[in-house]
Amino acid sequence: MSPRTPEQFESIRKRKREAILDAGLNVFANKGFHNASMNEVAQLAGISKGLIYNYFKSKEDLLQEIMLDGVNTLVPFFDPNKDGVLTREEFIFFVSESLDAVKKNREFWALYFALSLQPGIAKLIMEQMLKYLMPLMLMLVEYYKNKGEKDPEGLAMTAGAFLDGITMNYAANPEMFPIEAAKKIFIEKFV
Amino acid sequence: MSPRTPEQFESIRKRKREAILDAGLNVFANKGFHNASMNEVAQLAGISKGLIYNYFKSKEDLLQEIMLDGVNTLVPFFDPNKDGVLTREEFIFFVSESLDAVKKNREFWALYFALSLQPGIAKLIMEQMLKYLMPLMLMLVEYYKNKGEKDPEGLAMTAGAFLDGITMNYAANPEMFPIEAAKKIFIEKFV
Amino acid sequence: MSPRTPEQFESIRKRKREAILDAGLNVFANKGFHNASMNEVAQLAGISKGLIYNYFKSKEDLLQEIMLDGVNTLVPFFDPNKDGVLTREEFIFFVSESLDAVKKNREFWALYFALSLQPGIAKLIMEQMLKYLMPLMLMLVEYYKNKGEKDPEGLAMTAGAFLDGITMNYAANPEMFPIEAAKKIFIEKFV
Amino acid sequence: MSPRTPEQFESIRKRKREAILDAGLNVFANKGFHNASMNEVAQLAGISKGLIYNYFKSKEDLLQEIMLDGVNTLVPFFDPNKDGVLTREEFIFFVSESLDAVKKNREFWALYFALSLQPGIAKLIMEQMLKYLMPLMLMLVEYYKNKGEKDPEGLAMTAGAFLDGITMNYAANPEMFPIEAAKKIFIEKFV
DNA sequence: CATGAATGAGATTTCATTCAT
DNA sequence: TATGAATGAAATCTCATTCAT
Repeated sequence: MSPRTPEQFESIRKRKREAILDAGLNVFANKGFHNASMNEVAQLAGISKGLIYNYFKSKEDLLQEIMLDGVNTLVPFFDPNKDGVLTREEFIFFVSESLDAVKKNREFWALYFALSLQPGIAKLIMEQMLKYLMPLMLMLVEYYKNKGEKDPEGLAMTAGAFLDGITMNYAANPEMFPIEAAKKIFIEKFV
Repeated sequence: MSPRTPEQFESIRKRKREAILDAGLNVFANKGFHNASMNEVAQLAGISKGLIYNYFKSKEDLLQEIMLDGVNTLVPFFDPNKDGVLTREEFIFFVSESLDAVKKNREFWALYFALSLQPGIAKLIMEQMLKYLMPLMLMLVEYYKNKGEKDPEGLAMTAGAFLDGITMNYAANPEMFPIEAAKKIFIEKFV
Repeated sequence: MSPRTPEQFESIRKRKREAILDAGLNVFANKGFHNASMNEVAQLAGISKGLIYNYFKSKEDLLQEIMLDGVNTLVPFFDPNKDGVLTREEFIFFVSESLDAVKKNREFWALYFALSLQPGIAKLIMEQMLKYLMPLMLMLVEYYKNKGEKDPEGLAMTAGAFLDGITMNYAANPEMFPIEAAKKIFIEKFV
Repeated sequence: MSPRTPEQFESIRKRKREAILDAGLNVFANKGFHNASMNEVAQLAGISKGLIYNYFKSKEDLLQEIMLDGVNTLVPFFDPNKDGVLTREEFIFFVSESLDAVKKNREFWALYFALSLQPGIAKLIMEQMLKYLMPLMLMLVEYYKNKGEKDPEGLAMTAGAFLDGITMNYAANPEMFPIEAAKKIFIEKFV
């Protein structure tokens, strides 16, 4: 065999890393971080236990990277057009797109909510999520303020809680929960 | 000396059982079931590890009993007046009371949502919760049907998701989340 | 109530002690000494765990006393008429009576053989059994020597092993094993 | 460095597995299954406690495999020439060989008899032993029937008990028990 | 004398992580 | 780079024994 080029190595590493991240997300989301074993992750990723430690420092590190990855895929929705103002259309777009994203990312959200209820495991990630969500929240407050609402802060946080509720219900029960209906209702009542 | 009377034993058992349940709820809710150790539960309850097993068959059994206890304190809200029909006043009463209850039961709800995202641990409890929630959901569907809503089922489930979102946000972050504002908004928009 | 006389106390103690010994034999024989718990013994004896320690120093002590008791019920067979010589009739009597005794003492023998295969637990008892069995064995050697057998020692030990085999098979399987047939055959071939 | 080849892994596993089985047989036979700890087994095998569970599911599983291994080494004696009929020579051969085997397998037999007196632990193995022994027993019944014996079943079971007695005595006391003499006597009187 | 709650030592088992190859 | 055998710490659970009443 001819020796592989550095680029090939790079590409192999990248693919394998991703396989581990995928497997980790799947296993952690469905069994719970502490209840899942690195063995299961390795088996699902189709590699050996030891190799995971070639790519990630520890189980916790793997979790952090999984979450980071998940958060990053959400960035586009978090930051529509940069002008700092949320129009009605942008709000609708954001809600629509981000709830669509939940469908493709069910496992990420199941893991996210589970972790958010048990601080201490992935505090860093939670704080990073907040960094993304806070500007959105502020824009939402502005949005409601402009609409003349009396308690724009309360309304904004409540709308956020509503979206959480929809997301969580769908993540926990994708076959049963009518996410499209929920989306429509949210837009009707909160946009 | 004469031995303790059966009443004394019973009283000891009852108090200690409750102490263990309390400690268990606290530890499981804040650290997560699998991440929490029986040692921690014992220490918080002020007893030895071994004694827990005098009161509960296993860690899972302790969890089941904690959840059962929590569910049982909710029964009054689940079943307002038995006539099978939800009036506007009853709906408001239910929402108001049950969100008030969350404040006194923050830990229970944190645990409940964490478990609901990882079935397989407390499946039985989840099914029992469903048994209570299902009639409520059906009454809610009737309620919306009577109001002439087009998609009463979707609306009912979405309202449920909203309440979940509020509860979960409060459970995860009691100092920050404006639960009273959220309550008012929910009633405004969904009752 | 009038206070009990010392004799009554004595009699109560004796009965209770016996109940514990019986329960212990039953539990130890059927579950194995190390696999049985003092709790089970107490429950079968109809008393509390703590009370056992009023009668016996420890679990091992209880075992020793159980075995001692069992051995003592066998004494009559071990020592027919004291003249140090075993006649044919005495031999037959001994075999017949001691195999009959097995029927009434199945549990003792099950325990005895189990322990004899794992020295270290009840070494003292085993040694005491030997003290009883050794003279018998010597008389048996004499018996065979008088009959003109070439290897009386080997024959005596082999006869002993045969009796052990019969006893053990019956103890392990009282419904299936034809102990009467075995008795007859033993007498035919070894007396 | 290149990783070990599958053959190397297999060889390691095979050797280590056998070491654990050996250590387990030794410890279980001499201390009793319930009295022996996995720690002792690990120490005798020269490995860590945890590693045993890489090779065996549980302590009970280890016992099952030990017994299975032991039973399998006996298969040759259980089934001399397949024609279903036991000749005098075959009988002698069987007795002679199987008692010789006891010498090499003392620990297995000690464990076997101890377990047979406490069913429930290794019921499966006991039943498997029966599967091997039953045909032998039936052939033995035929054998005695052909010799014109009046109670061939009783005689066969008694002969079996005799062999058990010899085996057990030797297993419990290999230095003292005259197994060769016993073998000769058995053949004399039961073949 | 009698109870059973309580302890604490030790057993089995799991699993993240390391390491020889 | 890749494997999986191996470790060791920690978790769950059991139980003989003690002790307050």
